[in-house]
Amino acid sequence: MARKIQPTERCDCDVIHEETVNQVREKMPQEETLYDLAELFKVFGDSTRIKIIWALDEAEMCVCDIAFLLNMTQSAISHQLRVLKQAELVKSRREGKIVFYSLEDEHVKQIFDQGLIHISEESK
Amino acid sequence: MARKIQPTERCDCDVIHEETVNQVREKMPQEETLYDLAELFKVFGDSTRIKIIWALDEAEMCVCDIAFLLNMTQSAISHQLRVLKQAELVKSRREGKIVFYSLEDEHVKQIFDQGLIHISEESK
DNA sequence: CGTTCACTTGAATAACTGTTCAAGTATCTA
DNA sequence: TAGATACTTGAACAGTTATTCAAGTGAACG
Repeated sequence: MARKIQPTERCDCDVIHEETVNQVREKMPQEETLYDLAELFKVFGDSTRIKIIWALDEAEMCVCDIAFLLNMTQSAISHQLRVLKQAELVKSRREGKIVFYSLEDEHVKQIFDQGLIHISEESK
Repeated sequence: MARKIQPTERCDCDVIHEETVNQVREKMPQEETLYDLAELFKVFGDSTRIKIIWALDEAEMCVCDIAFLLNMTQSAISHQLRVLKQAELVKSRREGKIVFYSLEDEHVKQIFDQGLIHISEESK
């Protein structure tokens, strides 16, 4: 039976590659930075939110419009817009009864587009 | 009590913004494309996988090295490497007993970096 | 061969997440 | 003020997912 390797325990392999691992460890960004980065991508990692982001890049829209466009309930859209807003990916402005949403900055589209480039290359 | 709006039903707001919504709908990418894009970002949306990606951008490493670096079990790392491999983000080569992993292409780093730019601007 | 090492895999579990439903708030209009 | 519209919110539910555990490969080596 294979020897069980505890998380903190080093296997022979680690010892062999000690130099490399130590160098990588030193360069490693803060735990929090990588966590935040994962949180950001997590927000992009839902097709409803991806569709909303795509739509808002095309035009500023109200909740009702988005719901109709994506064939979903206002409630579902509203919940997702809240997630997007907390991640500072979208912003909103109220005009009477209607709340208009739009992308927070041009930069959001760049992340989106980088992803698109990857999946288009993948299918080659 | 508020009138319940069914997904397929249009509210007054939709009618008002009919032009905009229709234009956006016409431009909309294929359902599948946006789904695939969400799936890609979903893979980036986990801090363990983000750490692995970051590490592999620094150096080619074996499962054991990554496990030691991130203070996790080989099994957990192996499971995540499988996800990354299926998404075509990493590749592997065997050298005797040891399996080395590395990033699939330089492009993966670009998605990663775009995300980093966003979170560094967020904290301003 | 049998053992060891490096890694993989499947099942189980706990934690998380997206949508729905019902009820709420905010704004406008008659 | 009363009702309608646009949207938000909290709880509940179902589906997903990351890690652990135990058992399994495949390669090297005596």
